[in-house]
Amino acid sequence: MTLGALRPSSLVDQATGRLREQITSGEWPVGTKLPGETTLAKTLGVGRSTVREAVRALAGAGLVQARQGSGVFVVATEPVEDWPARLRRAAVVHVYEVRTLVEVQAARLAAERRTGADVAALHEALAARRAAAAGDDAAFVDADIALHAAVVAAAHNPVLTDLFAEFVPALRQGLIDLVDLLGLRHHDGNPGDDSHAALVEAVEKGDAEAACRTLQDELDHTLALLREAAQGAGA
Amino acid sequence: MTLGALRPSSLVDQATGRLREQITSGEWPVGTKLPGETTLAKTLGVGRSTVREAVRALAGAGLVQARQGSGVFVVATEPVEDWPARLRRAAVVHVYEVRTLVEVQAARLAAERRTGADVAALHEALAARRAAAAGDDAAFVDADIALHAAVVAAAHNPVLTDLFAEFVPALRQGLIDLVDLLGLRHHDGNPGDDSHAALVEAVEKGDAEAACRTLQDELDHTLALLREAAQGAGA
DNA sequence: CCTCTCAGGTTGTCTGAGGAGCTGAGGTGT
DNA sequence: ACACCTCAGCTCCTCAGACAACCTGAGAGG
Repeated sequence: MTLGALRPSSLVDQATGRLREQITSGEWPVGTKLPGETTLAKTLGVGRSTVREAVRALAGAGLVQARQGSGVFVVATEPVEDWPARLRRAAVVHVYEVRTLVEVQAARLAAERRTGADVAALHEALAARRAAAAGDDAAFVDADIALHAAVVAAAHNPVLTDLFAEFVPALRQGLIDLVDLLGLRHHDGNPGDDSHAALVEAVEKGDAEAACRTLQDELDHTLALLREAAQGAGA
Repeated sequence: MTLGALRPSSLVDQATGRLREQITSGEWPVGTKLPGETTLAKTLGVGRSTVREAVRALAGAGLVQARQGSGVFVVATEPVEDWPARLRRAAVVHVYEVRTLVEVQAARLAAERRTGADVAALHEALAARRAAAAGDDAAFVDADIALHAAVVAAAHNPVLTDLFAEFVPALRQGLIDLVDLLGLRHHDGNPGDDSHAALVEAVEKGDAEAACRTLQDELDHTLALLREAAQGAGA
């Protein structure tokens, strides 16, 4: 009395499984053109619509992509890559290094492309960061990240924006730990305010080089602190 | 000349988008029972099979789950962080811009940190790229990407390496389309060989500035070609 | 009160038809 | 010899209709 496992699953699910297996096993590497609908229907022993729905399911999972008139092609062999988990596992220094690298160039684009709305958002974020300087560490870090996110957004590249968003959780935790560990805020209630103001100004004036340099200096400084902290923790 | 992602097309894709929006926007929280297929077909103005395929696509992405006899239910409101799919949807120009930005800085780090093994791998990849210049477009693009991946690997930052790997599929398709579209290889069997050789040499000598500059120039050139292609496709 | 039956609604599957788009072969003109 | 055009054949896309399998809830019967 298996109570439910009698029917393996719907035909569509079975077909999806068969196709997925062909892909993940490496039988059909990336770039492979799948057999046509009618052919698949015959070989799998199901109707055409069933095959179509199975293919749609794989397309939804990001494994294949259909091109009208050409065929269905394999575009990936793994369902999903878990970036958040990977970033969580990675060393903070490595994450921060990549973040620096991405964001400095984003600042350059931002200086070249910022609109009036972007400038307004930047000033608002800068004011918010100053206001949050009086709050707790987490709030201050959030406001800081929001300002940096506004800079990235001003670059007007959705891929870049998404990429930065991906880094935010890991960044947030790392920065909170850092601020807490070094007790930065004890010596200076609003660390980096000058450089952040300079950054906003550079973006506003469209001075790409200054924006780059200012941000690079600031992030390098933080990166150095992170390395020290890592050293200290290791020793 | 599909060239990536400027097609709104496909009724199924549109329907999928409409439904996905309802879910991700919070309009239909987890547990919601979707309207019946016939109802959805009427309200969306499409056939029932189209609705079914759209639902299958969402099921493949893990957003909904269909139960025969009962209905279709929302089981998640976020499509799982799916970078590959996001990159596939994004405009090629945006993807390539971010790639440029990341890789140029990676080249700088590579020049500062490369080991003997890295240099050997670079020379090997360069030779492979030359060998592949005689092959078909896909093989040449693969060899080209492998060389660039070797440069990124020499930066010795795992996050950076993973990030670049994430871009490879989207990059590969975009470059194949570009090479095919412009018929680059017809005029020059091995385009960019000089600059690639210069890049490898700069990394080998530890000249970060030269590595940066060389790579930036090359990628800017390709990016300009992509923009032209996009213009041509748009007009 | 519990159980059984059944009607209505839902998803699952198949088939046939026509439309739209891509690809490669073959012909045509220069 | 080369470039261009045409077109047949293939592919996916969409629809409509039909029937099967299944779940749910209301109502009859015990």
